[in-house]
Amino acid sequence: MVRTPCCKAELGLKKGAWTPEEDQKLLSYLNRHGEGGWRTLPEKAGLKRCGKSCRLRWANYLRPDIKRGEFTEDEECSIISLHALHGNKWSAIARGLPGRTDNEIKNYWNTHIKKRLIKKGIDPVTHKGLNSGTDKSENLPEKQNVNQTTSDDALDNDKAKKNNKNSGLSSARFLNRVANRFGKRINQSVLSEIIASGGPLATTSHTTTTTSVSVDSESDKSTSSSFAPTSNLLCHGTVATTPDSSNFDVDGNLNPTSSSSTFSDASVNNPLMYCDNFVGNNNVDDEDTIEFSTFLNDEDFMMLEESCVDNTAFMKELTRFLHEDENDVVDVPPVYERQDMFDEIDNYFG
DNA sequence: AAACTAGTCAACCGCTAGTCA
DNA sequence: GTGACTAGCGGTTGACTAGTT
Repeated sequence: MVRTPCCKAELGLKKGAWTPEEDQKLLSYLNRHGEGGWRTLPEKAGLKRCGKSCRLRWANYLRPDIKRGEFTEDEECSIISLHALHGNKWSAIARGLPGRTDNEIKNYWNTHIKKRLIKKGIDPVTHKGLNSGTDKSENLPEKQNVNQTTSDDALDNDKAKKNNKNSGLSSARFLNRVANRFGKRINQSVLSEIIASGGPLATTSHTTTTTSVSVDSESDKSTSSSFAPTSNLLCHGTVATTPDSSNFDVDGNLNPTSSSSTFSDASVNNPLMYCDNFVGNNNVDDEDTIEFSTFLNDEDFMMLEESCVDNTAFMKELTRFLHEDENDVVDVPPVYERQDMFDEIDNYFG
């Protein structure tokens, strides 16, 4: 099949930056006629641009719902966790960040986040430590040293401190507790409700103030905008380790992962926020390191994440736990003692 | 002050997938 | 079934800006 050219180049169509006049023409046309018909739009709107260019200008810049300005820390956190799940599927990531375009996120990833992860010794592709496993030092910029402390690092740490209101609690320990609590205190009925709900698409009308859950098609939950609040709830942070039951060693102990995780319950309007510095705490050797994903496979973990978003009971329980934990009144046995419980949970997903 | 360099981001390009006649 | 058309995606480019020499 001969591919038809997208633009009639011979007509001397304009390229490059858009002028305010062009924007105005496009806007007024779209206001009158709505989106669509991009191929014929330029001519009708009196623009010497190709339809593709018009669509892009609208999608990335002129659309009224576009949020501009700096990315917030929550958004940044969301991008990282969503990237861990979707990879370079920018449109899928963008669905989880209302008001942000795929292009903007892609640019932000490439210019900010990626570099910071690399600087911290985290592979932005695998989200694992660059130093762990195979030698991936080639991914590091020549002049950069993973361990060096720069002003940028200091900035990151400051930001993390601002977010981490309970700095005495490491993310590893915290997640260990949550994992235990999850198995011990969230009763099976609640859990089954979460699972049976099939995710936020079919659950209660519980809404959050931080994000709105809109319903996409049923077909692609992983990329639907319903994922949006997830990052506020269960943020993997830098972690994209493929969960695997083999994380239990022969003694039934959980093998530590290299996670430094972020956990925020902003979605329940609670200022309490556990958010380790996702880039500043690559404590690979932390014995206590564990996370939900350790005992759930990737798909199940995502499902749980999505489901939890709209499950008020779970959120309340979790919030209560966070408060108790903040006051250090939670007594949690080592996680390996609860493997039976995890097996039970696994059965629900089985 | 000028030249150079690096970072940022809007826009472009090439491609694929879906739809429809 | 085929081909034209359209929308959308991800990678790349290049103009612009800020910082440095």
